[in-house]
Amino acid sequence: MRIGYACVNQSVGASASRTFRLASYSEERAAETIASNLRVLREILEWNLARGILYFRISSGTIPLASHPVMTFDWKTQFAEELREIGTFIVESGMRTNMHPGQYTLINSNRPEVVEASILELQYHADLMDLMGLDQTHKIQLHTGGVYGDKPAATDRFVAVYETLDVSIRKRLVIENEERHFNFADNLRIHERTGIPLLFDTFHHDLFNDGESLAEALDLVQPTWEGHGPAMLDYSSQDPDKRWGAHTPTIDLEDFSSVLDVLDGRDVDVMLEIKDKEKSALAANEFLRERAAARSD
DNA sequence: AGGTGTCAAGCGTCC
DNA sequence: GGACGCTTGACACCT
Repeated sequence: MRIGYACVNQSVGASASRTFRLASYSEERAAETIASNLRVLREILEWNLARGILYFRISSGTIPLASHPVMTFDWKTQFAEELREIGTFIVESGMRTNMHPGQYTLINSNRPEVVEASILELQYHADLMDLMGLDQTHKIQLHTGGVYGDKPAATDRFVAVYETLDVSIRKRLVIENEERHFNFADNLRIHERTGIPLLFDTFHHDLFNDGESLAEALDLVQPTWEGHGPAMLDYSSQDPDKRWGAHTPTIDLEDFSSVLDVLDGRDVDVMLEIKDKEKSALAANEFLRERAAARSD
């Protein structure tokens, strides 16, 4: 089991997702920012490897404004070598990565221009991972999308658009259950129609489900990953001081332990969606080591 | 140097 | 019809 964290490392003292305003775009500005982001990305990955963290979510902001029409700078050619080197490092280190486009990426929108922009955004994500030379076990995770008052119709639109996507996107795309609109059971129906693997979010499943236990859901998740590597899980827990659904500021090891009990013997990689990032990932790894040691006694 | 308003983009909820 | 949360920082601009 690989433990990971998302996008930001608060220890290395630099960001791998620096950006700039649309108004200040220039090819020079883009080149500088991308060069900086890739340097820091490499630094974070090395920091992770040195500490046994082998799963990481690469920021969607690595190439700022990548899918925006303003972006005329040919980053794919200009940074081909750097991207390839980072990808080689990832593969040779036995690491796994994913990416997670944000709330504006909606392939089931009923506005065609939103779908169009979303497809361009997905293509950017796929291109970035392809240029790194990462195989299809490295994923792009997406929430299924909006409901628009009619979930069956929204589901049909998702499936219809999914089937038109370039294979470079389809081989990487996975869908994640969330806490309000498309839950695990909803996504399972989409899997049955498309074969898309199901990225399982344990916290969202707690908050919104059709009555399946964690174990029951995981039994159904696992086979959707055939040929795509170990199942990816997102893990978090409730922040006791914040609104419903808010992610905890730091890992709750008691809660984590109860999830681990269900995960035992399953081939999964676990992404922590927790505010303090690498700090909780280190704590989780340490907890796993102690747990394994206690059992071998 | 430090504070603050704003940033490419959508949807759903609440009022 | 408008503000806000998502998730969150980082930039641009002002003092």
